[in-house]
Amino acid sequence: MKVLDMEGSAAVCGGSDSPKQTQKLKFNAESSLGSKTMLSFGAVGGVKRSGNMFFSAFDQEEFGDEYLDEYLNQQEKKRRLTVDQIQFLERSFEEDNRLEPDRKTQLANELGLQPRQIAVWFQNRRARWKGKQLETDYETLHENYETLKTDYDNLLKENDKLKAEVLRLKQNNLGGDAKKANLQSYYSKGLPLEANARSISEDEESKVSTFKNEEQNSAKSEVTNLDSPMLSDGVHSPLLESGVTSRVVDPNNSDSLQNGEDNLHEELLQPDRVFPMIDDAHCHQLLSSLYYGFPVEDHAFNFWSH
DNA sequence: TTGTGTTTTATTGCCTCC
DNA sequence: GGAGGCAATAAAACACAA
Repeated sequence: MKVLDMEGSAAVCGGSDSPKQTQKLKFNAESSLGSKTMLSFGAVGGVKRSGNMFFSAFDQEEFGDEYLDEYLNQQEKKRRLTVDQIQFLERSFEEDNRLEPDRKTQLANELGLQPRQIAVWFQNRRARWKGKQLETDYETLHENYETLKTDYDNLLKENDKLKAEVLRLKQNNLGGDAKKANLQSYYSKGLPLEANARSISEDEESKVSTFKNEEQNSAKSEVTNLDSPMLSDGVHSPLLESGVTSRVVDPNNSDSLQNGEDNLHEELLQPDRVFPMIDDAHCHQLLSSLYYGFPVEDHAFNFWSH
């Protein structure tokens, strides 16, 4: 059964009794011809529907009644909008993708379409826009995820490298007397390492330099702070306080690290420089702070204690 | 020409808001 | 309860390879 809704568009009714469907079953006096109302679509507003086979055919007088009857009896076909109509609707959609009743009527008049067709077009257009939006949102999120994953993987690699280094140092008896004595010697006297001992790597040296540099600065400004971690000689140690590891691996601090190292080298060359002595326990603390940023007592695996 | 996949137009049913 | 929006879906129109 073919029926017309209030706006004149045809619909095939399956017998639904929903409120909306009930409304669509209301006929006016002119709608009893069904598809004939459709014929009036092209005349609304006087817009020529070029490219529309239906209307271009029936615009011509020479078509006889048999064609009209055939047309009126056939079920309505969908007709695509013209390029001009679509462009017009697209521009309107860009201005506002919502359709106020007045705007709908105006567009319908200008394009020679039924208001219902305008509403349907906007509805479908919003659906397409939403799908596209979901696509772009997904791509953005995916890119962010990939960036974060790369960062995370790099951190894992860095972490593995540090763990391997710790293991290697442990295997080389870093916690043993030779290494500790070596480090203590380096720290307290500023002497070069023994040739038969494993050389302190540049990285380790840099950490020691950072520590030394910060120690020097802190000693000047915070020597009265009794709550801060202290070395045995009473010199404040920001290294033990805040954890040097994060600063050491932070690329943003590379300049300060380099400066610290240069300062230490200059300082070590001073003939009258007096270095504090550290005992065995503080040597442990120093080593643990270099690699973990907190005292050795807090480590999950305290390999120096074995 | 035809089969098939995609796009567009339109309908249906449900929901929310006033 | 009516109006309008949305998701799901139908079906016609279209594109295109074989």
